[in-house]
Amino acid sequence: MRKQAYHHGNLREALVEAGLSLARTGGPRAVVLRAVSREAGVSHNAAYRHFSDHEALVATVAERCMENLGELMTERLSAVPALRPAPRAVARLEALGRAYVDFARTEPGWFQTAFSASASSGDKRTLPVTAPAPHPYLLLTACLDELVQASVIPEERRPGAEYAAWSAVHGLSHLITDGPLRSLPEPEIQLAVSTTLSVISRGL
Amino acid sequence: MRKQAYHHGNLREALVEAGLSLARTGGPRAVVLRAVSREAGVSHNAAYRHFSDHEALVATVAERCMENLGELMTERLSAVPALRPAPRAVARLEALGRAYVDFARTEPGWFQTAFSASASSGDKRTLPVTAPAPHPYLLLTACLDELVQASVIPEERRPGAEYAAWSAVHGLSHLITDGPLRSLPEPEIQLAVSTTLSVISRGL
DNA sequence: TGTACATCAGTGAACGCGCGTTCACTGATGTAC
DNA sequence: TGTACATCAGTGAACGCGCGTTCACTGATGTAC
Repeated sequence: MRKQAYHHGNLREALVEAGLSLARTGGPRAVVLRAVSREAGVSHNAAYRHFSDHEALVATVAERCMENLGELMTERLSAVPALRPAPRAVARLEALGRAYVDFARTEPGWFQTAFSASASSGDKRTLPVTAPAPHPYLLLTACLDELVQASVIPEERRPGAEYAAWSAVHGLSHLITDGPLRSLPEPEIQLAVSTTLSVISRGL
Repeated sequence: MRKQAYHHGNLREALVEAGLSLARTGGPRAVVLRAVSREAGVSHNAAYRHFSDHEALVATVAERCMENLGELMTERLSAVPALRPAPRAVARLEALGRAYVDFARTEPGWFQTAFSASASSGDKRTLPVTAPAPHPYLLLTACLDELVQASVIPEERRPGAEYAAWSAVHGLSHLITDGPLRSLPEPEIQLAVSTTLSVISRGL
């Protein structure tokens, strides 16, 4: 921790952190430039020293949300026990799906922010200093490749499989988190999750 | 058409229509009370004669978007040729899925609005004067019941099936319309759509 | 080691904007007699 | 049929709000000599 006085030391990171905190509770719309600066304890135009404008700030926060999702998925993936190739690959795909849904349910604000439209534009002034967590999409495609290699999925069914798997899990997350299924009773939600996951693995 | 002068005649409907027009281009966030009134050619507080507040207006517009989706689905459903029960039920499920995705792609603003969070609250002052188009969810469950009756889906797999089917189609729509897959080239999108639909029907 | 000075990171005040909502109003409509 | 009047649907002005952005500034930092 550097001097707290005039020069903050690491305001950029502090702003992103504040943005994450606001997004966590209020989703992407809560990541307001003035509110973020307020949360970071800094005057509201200091942010312009670190981000070209409001959009760049939000985009950076959104990226971090996506990384958080990737982290949870990676964790869950590595927790899958070492079985023989075929059942292991199946278990890994399911773990990935469950991680996705769990993230959306426990951190709906971050989930929403990660997928808020203007994401992916990013800030031109960012230097990627540490390797970010792998993007969820890459984890999925790798997992599907495993399934092919373990002969669980016939090779001719591999093309497009990532779209189907992602769609199902993403739609489920969206419907029970944000959408019309958001007030379903818990056991019904469990049914929805398990049915969706098994339809995917059977369908592939 | 009544007198255009002072009393509008049917301002409520005109406001909803204006809201739909704005939502079509700009999504739910474009359904701004002042903008809607402007579009309807009326002073911006006239809306309070017909809606208790801004939220009620948006909710009504959102409901209409959902009805529009239901209408397209109904149309497509009735265009499925009369085959023998089993293949017909399968064809109807696919028609339903395609209608959903097509709606999202051709009317992204309406699609987004239909699923914008505060929907379903509705306006307390509304009298349901004409029977609305059947809700998409009902069309789906009916279709799945057909599949069970035609012995395409074993009865023990019926519970929860609607969640899996809806999730996949909804997630696909969201990803290619609003989400990270929004700038996929057209043939890749086609692949995503057909793969997802076939994974669902195979998985069920 | 000491000092002058350029650079940088923050401040405070102000801008213009569009929003939702409320107020007292006014013009049109329709009903009772 | 005519008229008085209550009711209703719209108007226009104003409110307070929080926003993103810009401006000229000032205090701290670090480097050249």
